[in-house]
Amino acid sequence: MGAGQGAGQRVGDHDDKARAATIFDVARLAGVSHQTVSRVLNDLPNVRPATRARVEQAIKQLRYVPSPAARALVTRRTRTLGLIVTGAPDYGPSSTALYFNEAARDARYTVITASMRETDAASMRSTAELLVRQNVEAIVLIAAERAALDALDGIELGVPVVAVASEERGALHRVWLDQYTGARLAVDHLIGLGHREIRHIAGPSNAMDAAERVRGWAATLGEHGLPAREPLVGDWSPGSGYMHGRTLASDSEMTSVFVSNDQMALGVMHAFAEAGLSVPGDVSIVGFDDIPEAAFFAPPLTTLRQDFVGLGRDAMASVLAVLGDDDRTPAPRVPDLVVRTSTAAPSRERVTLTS
Amino acid sequence: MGAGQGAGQRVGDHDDKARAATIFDVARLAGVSHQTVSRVLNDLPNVRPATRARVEQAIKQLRYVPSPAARALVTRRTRTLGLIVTGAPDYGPSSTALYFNEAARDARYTVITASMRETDAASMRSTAELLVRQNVEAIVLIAAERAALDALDGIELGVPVVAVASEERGALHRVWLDQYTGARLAVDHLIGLGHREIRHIAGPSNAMDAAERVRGWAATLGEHGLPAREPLVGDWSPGSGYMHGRTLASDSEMTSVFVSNDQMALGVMHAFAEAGLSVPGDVSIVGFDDIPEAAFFAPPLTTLRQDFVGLGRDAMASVLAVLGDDDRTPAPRVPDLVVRTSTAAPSRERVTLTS
DNA sequence: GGATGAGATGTTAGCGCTCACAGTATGCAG
DNA sequence: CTGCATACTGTGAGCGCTAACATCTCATCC
Repeated sequence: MGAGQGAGQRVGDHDDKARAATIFDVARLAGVSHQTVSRVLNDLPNVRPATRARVEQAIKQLRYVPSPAARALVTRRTRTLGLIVTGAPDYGPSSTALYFNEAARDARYTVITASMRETDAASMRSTAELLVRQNVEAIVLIAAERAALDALDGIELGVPVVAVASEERGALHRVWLDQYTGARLAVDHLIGLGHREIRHIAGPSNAMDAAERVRGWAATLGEHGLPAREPLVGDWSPGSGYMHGRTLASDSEMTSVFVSNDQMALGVMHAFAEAGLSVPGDVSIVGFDDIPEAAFFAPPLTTLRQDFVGLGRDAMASVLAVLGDDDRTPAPRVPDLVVRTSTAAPSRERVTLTS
Repeated sequence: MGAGQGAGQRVGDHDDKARAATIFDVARLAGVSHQTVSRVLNDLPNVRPATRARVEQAIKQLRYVPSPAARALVTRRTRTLGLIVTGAPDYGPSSTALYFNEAARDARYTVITASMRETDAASMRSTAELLVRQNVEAIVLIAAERAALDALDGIELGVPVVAVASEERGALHRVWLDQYTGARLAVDHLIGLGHREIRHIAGPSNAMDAAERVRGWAATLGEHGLPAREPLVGDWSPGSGYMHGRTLASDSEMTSVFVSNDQMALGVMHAFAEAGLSVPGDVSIVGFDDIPEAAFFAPPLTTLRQDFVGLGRDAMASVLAVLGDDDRTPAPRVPDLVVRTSTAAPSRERVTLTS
């Protein structure tokens, strides 16, 4: 009587079936107390097998599923993670996000995703706070731009942040792929083939991966006493690669280009083809990422394969570590050099010109 | 005394700061009842401006944020949506997911994402149930494969499902891009240029988009009295395009190919280049999707641009419509033909051979 | 001046679950 | 057959919030 005017008509009941079963319904059907049902639900000991079976039968019969809201309310744990992915739907971040998502599901965590194209500090913070307000237990940030990282560094969110990023930041945990060594591999490959004039087309200056690749490129050249001419700065897009490719095409000393990603490498190839330069006859090109298309460029692109699958899993492993106060960082994975046909020894005549 | 032994030490307090403020803390500080705070929170009327201000001040001061769990428990509304994305991290689905995510956030909904590579019925169902268990109010499915759609059709989830898919299914709501008309546009373009022998490389037979494109291709050819030779069936990858490209290269009658996506078109181009066929000199090629790389293929690819931004928004609009029992489906968007240089009039000699 | 009523605010009862603790049954020593 | 540990199982409270209703305040009118 006092307990509400009858059955269960209420707001938001746009499906006809009655209110879902609760733990008490299960308890009643199984002839036990709700607490025993809870024990079965949480796999706690001290439940007689026969009782457990009866409860499980009742659960099945009533198609009972526990309410995550009620559970979260009392336990203060949501088993929910926030994922912020910035930038365009590019191959790298998309893959990382996908595999992270799978790894999280395997670990029985739910992921709330926030995709964002803007990475200004205000947007980043309000998005992070939005996630915190959802009581996520940790935030994973997949960000290419330095600004996205900075925006979340220093502010007190109340939950740990795991950044998938190529740079270190004070308060943030981090997983990353070793861009620096990857770039070294690229340059070593070209040097091994006999190239001495190795240009670089970099990613945007606000991209951390791009900076690491520049660093690896410059360091390797330096160690070999080779000139590191000013890198051309692109924006990851094929279009910017094309633009810089046109510039480079008129540089008669250059025999090879290390391009900071495969998409720009495509643009470079296109520019070279237009200019009548043959790849790898006149110029060798190395990309970065190994996107699925790279093997079918004209010619197939030598590039560095990144292990995004592993990266996604590392991110989840790191979350688990942080949440368990078990703070060890997985070692960064090093990209694999995939040699295809866009690289070869420099042509006789260009080498002569240079030396 | 009876009311708990003192302060608030409890499980899961692994951050040093005390338990977060509740509505009661705010009420006490503002000198009102918790109910008044709740009214302010939910923007209900009948609160004196002065009181409202005092409460807002207290909220700010305590950095209070309402608990979504508690709110969900009592209102039975979570403002949460489930998103299932199947398949590889391809450009189309990734973009759609991204823009859907943004649209959802704009509508103040939270999105729980489940990425999955497997689309067998069992996985699909258990994933959908996982989302339902999180009390999502609706599920959005971005699926290329028919199987993914079928797996969710017919089963009673208790929440509406909006499928981003090219085929209709009984119980599912749907948004889609008009693949059929897009394919017609592609073929019309080729016919307009004078091609009479227009081959097709299709996507995998389990892909709904692929089937629609085949349908559009065949219908258009039929209306013009042109032969529709058996399509070659790829798997969306550049590799499969390459394989079929090699086959087609030896077909001396064919003057043009409509390829079901840009990635395969890339493979085809690669095969043609190897075989010494010039594009568009010997053969014209039309792709589908307009991925960012397409403009920089060798040669730049004529293709159909799909409005994934709009599609993502349509998906969210449809969710809102369904949730508000306002069941109107947005009209499907038609892809735009983007003419680049991979298409031209057929060469004299090939035409002659054919006729 | 007291009835009237609208606006503002407070009180109480849950939502469905877990936690802490209080029971009740069972086994076996003494 | 008592005593007491060791299974099991039950009871009550309360997590933080909103819904429903109760109460209180004051201007307005007859």
